[in-house]
Amino acid sequence: MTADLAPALVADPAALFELPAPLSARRIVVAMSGGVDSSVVAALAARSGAEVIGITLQLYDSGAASTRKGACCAGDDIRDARAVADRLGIVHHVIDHESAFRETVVDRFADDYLAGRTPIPCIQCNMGPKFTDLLTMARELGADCLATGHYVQRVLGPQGAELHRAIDPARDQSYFLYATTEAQLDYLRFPLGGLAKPLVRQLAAEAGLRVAAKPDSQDICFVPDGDYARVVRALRPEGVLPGEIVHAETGASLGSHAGVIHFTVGQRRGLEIGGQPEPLYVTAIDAAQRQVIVGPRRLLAVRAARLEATNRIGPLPAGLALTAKVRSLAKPVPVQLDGPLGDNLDTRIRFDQPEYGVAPGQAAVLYAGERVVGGGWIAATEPA
RNA sequence: UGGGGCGUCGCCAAGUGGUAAGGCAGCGGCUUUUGAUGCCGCCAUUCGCAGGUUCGAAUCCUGCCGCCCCAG
Repeated sequence: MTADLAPALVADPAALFELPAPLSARRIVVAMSGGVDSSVVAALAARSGAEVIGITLQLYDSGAASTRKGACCAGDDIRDARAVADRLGIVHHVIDHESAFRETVVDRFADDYLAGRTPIPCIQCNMGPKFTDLLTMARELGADCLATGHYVQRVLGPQGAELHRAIDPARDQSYFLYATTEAQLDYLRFPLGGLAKPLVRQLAAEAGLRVAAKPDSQDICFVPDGDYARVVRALRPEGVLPGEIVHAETGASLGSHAGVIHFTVGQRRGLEIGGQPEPLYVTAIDAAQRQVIVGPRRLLAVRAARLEATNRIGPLPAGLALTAKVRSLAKPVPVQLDGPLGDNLDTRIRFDQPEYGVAPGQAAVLYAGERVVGGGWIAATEPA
């Protein structure tokens, strides 16, 4: 799609970082996770002529995940990041950030589940460790910007930097970055937002980086094998208690479950309730009563959602239709904004068409076309 | 005990002589930098048990076992 655009950008690494010339007088800090993407950012930065410092945050116990593929920020990934930095000839720091990561991301992750919500640790991680802590470090190092490997575009608009979806729609990570503040965005750079993934891998290979063929990260980085419930159980053993599975309409008890943490609104599998004429989905979770409420798919329909702790990036578009993404893999759907946006305020969005599987704890991200206008945490929903 | 009904995959359930639908659940895979959804695939050589009739039965007959309802 952008076969002609991408190479042109790559041919001018300096332009990718949007810094005033001369680049030789600039200092760039690159957040290096140990994966392909951030490694390529480091390579591009090194090629730009600026002074480059790579920083890797060690986020969690390196032992458990050291050999795991697709993780980041621990064990092998840190070694990979260091090897890439050595290869590029740039300075590289590894910062032990385990306790902070645990407090701001992992603990909250567990507590959200215990409260019956479905958290997105990746957004918390971007908000805290990456865009607050790491960004502060970059400033203290006198850097002109902090560059990351996120697939998202920073676009200079009439009123400052805007956040736009990545050129490659299949790679777009803007959903995970809606909480970025304007001040942070001013300082951040996302050189990969205009590139397609295959090209990034090609660049990694051309630069002789050992991570060129490394698998993409997926799943939650601090959950070793996808068994997130085990992590919650390990952190809050006393909080995981069994309870009833109750029908949303009849109130009938249909069975029991091993803990509210195993479920999320919209979930179908794992209920182990047979003999039904149609599938049952989790329609709500009542953590206080330890109940998982279930019902047929039509009961999943939601007409509005209350959002809390909202963030806004750039001005609200005048008269332009807003769309909202309620899950990372959902298509944005038309919505009406029913209240303020930003400044950590609560607000409400109404869906033009009923939306299914809207889970408290997830993020609702608002778009105006390709631009991220902001978003907030889903606190509650209203049945359609 | 007498009268009636029923026993088909973990659950619900078609099929009443021609060689076991479907749904739910479950399992596997695809997709995916959260959790889900979705999609694809798999899932009863066997119909409570034992005999019998028949070329052929889950379907007909006999007996037994079990469960349910009404009588008491």
